[in-house]
Parts: sequence; C-alpha cells; structure tokens
Amino acid sequence: MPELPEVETTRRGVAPLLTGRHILNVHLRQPKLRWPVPRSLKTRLHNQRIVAVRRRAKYLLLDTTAGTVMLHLGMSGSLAVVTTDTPWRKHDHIVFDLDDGHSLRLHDPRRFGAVVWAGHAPDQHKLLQAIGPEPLSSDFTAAYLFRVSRKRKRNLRDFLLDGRVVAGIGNIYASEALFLSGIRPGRAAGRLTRADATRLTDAIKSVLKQAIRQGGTTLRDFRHTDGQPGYFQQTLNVYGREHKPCRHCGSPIKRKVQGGRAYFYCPRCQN
DNA sequence: AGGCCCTCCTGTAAGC
DNA sequence: TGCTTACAGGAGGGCC
Repeated sequence: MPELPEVETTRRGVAPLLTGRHILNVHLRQPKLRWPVPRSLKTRLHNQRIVAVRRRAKYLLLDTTAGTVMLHLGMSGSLAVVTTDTPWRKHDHIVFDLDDGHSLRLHDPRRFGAVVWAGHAPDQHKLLQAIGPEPLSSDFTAAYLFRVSRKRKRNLRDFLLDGRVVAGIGNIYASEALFLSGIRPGRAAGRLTRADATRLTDAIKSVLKQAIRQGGTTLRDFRHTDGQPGYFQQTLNVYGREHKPCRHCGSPIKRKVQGGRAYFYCPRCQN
C-alpha cells in the first residue's frame, strides 16, 4: 500500500523515537517475508545504536553503528513504536527492542514487506542500485523525464511505476499526477512532448508534497505511527473515483485495467 | 534493452 | 447467512 508519501510519513513518525536508541534484541516472529529475514540480524544489531532513519524510494534505512537495515512495507506493512510489554498483534513479524522500554514492530498481514541487511554501504546495495532519482530532488527534472521517455512504448502509468525511471511512485500517485498534468495514463511514454514532461514533472512533485503535508493516503489500513489516518484520500481527484464526477469538469471518471492493475482518469481533462 | 507476466500472502467486500 | 471470487496501494525475477 504505502507509496513515497506514506513511507515518508512513517519515517517522520518513527525517526525521533528511534534515533540515538540502542537495539537490545531482535525478534524474528515470522521471518518468512518477501525474502527470508536473516537470523544473523540478532547478533549484528545487538547493542548497536541507531544513528539515523532515512528513506530511499519506498525503502526505510535504519543506519546503525554496525551497518544499515533496510525495511520495505510492501503493500500492507506498517511500523509501530510501542512499549515493550504491549501484547503482540497478529502479523507483528519483526520486532526491535530498544533501550528505553519501547519496541519497533513491523506489522504486515500480506507479508510482501522485507527486512534486509545492507551493511556499511547501503547505497551500493543491489536493491537500491538501479533506482531512479528521488522525485522531490533537483535530479528529477523535465529534461530528465523527457530524455528517458524517448522511444518508450509502454503506457505512462506503467512508466511512472517503474522505479528505475523515478523512485517511490505507486499506482495512486501515478494516476493523480497524470490527472494534474492533463495527460492520459494510457498514452505511450514516448509520445510525451517537452511541455508535457514539464507539466508532469511539476505535477509529480506537487502531488507528492501535498500528500506528505496531509500525512499520506489512508484507503484501507495505512496509519501513522500514532494510529492516525492520513488525509490525502480527501484530495484524490481520480483514484478510486470511477463514475464519480470529475472535480474539474464534472465528466464521469473512467477506470481502466492494464497489466492487472487499475488506473483512473478524466476523459475530458486528460488527453 | 525493453516489455510483459508471474509470484509471494492475507483481508475485505462484493456477488450469488 | 455463508460460501466463492475478485481485488488490493509492490516490485524483483525470469522469459521472450
């Protein structure tokens, strides 16, 4: 579920509670996630201090004095920081006990999430190697998007979902950014004009910033670390709004399925 | 290289 | 009411 704004919201929630803490113990209650969670984490992290909590794409990076652990929330993952004596919830798979009586718990019903040891050079880790620019960084420009979209035949929704093109965009924000830029999601990426690339780049940045400001999108189960939902779902223009009137022109919003996943657009506002 | 499909899971809601 | 089915926000890996 979580895309860049939800992961960033999670990072901002947990960072002040984790930074500077020592990890006393790691519990692998259900190590069968996307990849098996290595048992060696227990010894590697024992008594190590958390130095920083960063984000790259949809990965959260816990930098410790022994190296970095990468967390991915998959489609249904969430993090909670609770007192260590709090009863386990079903699907609390991986737990980090801290030196202040609290624990960080990774909760993930669908188990598409991941916990990966990335050592001392996490940015060189295979999983992060091919990832494209952060959309909110100055590396992500219209000129870049225009250049990498040349001769690409795949539709723009799938193109934006490709983490090698741009990091952290998922199905919700792809549809929303394309709506804001007036471009149909089904159009081939290679048919973007320079002007389109400028509008799309601006739209991606603004929709992600706005979503972060509103604490992300809560459609099903995304919650902040403190249990509060995000509010961006109230701002969605097209995602999940099939047959509802476009907020701009009133036309019914359309839904199409491509590659097994739905996208949404306004047939009048988007070309 | 690029494009497409499959897969890993469970929870929820819709449909019958 | 209860059973079955479809669908859900990710993304790496493999195949053509």
